[in-house]
Amino acid sequence: MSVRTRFAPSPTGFLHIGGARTALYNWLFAKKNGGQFILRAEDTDAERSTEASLDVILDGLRWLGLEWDEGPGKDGPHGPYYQSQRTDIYDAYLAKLEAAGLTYEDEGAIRFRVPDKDITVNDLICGDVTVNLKETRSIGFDPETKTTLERNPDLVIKRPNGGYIFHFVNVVDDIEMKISHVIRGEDHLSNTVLHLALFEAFGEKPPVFAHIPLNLNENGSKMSKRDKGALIHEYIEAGFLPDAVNNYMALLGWSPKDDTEIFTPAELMDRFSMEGVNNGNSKFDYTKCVWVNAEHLKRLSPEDLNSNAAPFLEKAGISADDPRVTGALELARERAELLSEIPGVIDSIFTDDLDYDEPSIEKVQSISGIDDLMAALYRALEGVEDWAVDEIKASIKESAEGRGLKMGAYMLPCRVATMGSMKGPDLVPAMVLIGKEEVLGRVENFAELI
RNA sequence: GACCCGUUCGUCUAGCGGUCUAGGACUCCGCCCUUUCACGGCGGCAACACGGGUUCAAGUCCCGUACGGGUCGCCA
Repeated sequence: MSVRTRFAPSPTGFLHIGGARTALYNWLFAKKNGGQFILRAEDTDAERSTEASLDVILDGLRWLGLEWDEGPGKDGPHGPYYQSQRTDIYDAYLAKLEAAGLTYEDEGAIRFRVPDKDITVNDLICGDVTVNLKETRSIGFDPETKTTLERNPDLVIKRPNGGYIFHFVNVVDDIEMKISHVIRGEDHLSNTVLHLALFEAFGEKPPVFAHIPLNLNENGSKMSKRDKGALIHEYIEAGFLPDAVNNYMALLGWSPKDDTEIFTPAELMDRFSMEGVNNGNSKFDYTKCVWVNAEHLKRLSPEDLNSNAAPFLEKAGISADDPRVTGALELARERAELLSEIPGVIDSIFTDDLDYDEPSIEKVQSISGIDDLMAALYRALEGVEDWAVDEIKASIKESAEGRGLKMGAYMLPCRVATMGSMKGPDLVPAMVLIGKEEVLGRVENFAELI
């Protein structure tokens, strides 16, 4: 049997990190086993579902690179992939239940008779979980008043307005779409017995279930969209690499069982397995996610670094086509953790109007004999014939030693003069990128300034 | 409240009865490297929720308790 997994988001207008991780696990599992990953829009609640709210989710998945084999925009043999367009199918399945006498009407709604027996979920991660639906569903709970109340245990599967309910369509679609493995959040574990009852009522063999632990926020409660790092579009804007986000999400609830922490998507696919999935919930750690991103940044090929950084450079007014960009990015990647930090590291290379950092100016001014030193520095740089790293260094060193100083004494003033700040990327390579003429201009400018 | 799932450093985790004076990673703190800031290297702080069993031996198995999470909708 071929492996078919699915991600079935409801179009809420947000791709939540938890949902994204569920999608990732499904995608990894399908790809690893040579199967298909199906995307299905669970838009049965017409009031909340709009095209735009689904697009946000699709865009997020595309950004992460979790392309689906069948789904919205990619037709396959089991479509349509919008539940709102599958009413005929649901009607047919409802008819089966009706024919078997397993349903009845209740105030305009249709209910499914829940069997009065123990049902066991053989979960790949949680093990065997047994529940008697009739018993457990007969007692309801009102969270407002914190009181229990008797209630009808039978499941509503169709609303009086004709709309079908999640549990029903979910099961029907999984049957129709030939889903082999249902990988989803543990919050669905309790519902799974209900789904199993439905599969049985349809006379269908249920898929394999794997309920993955939840991601909690820093406070240990369910992540809401207000928590930092909860929404995928935040990662896009903050300058994360999609592969880094996938990497971090994978690590939240799954372990390769060795000390490896940084993975390319291909490596993740290779290493991923259900055995490695943990059974305890995990708290989301934004700081570590940033670290993972920094690691990915360091490993990116120059071309990929360039293309990923491009939007952030453009936003900062730096043309990604500038021939100096590639070199500048090499200087930036070691000290930026996020793509969004890159322009701040290298923009002084590209600017025509350098800003000087006030504390840095003061620091240079406090150096005794700074005027002479600046003049000497200028001459040293001016004398460099071949404007390259080694030559520049050699010239500075020679000049410094001629004055009985170490090269380091020249470097701070030189840095502030050319880059505007004591902090910044590797200086001499940056100077090479800036160009001799511009550097000399900056040094001269700065000498007058102080 | 009922039912279900879970519990190793602050966080993510390794550990599947002896190799655990519990390993790695993030964070934090030192030191080194160094033209700054970083990177990097080295070192440090820090955990088996608790109580009973089982066993020659338990972080590892069992049972309780506590705590956390989830489900209990004509939301998904």
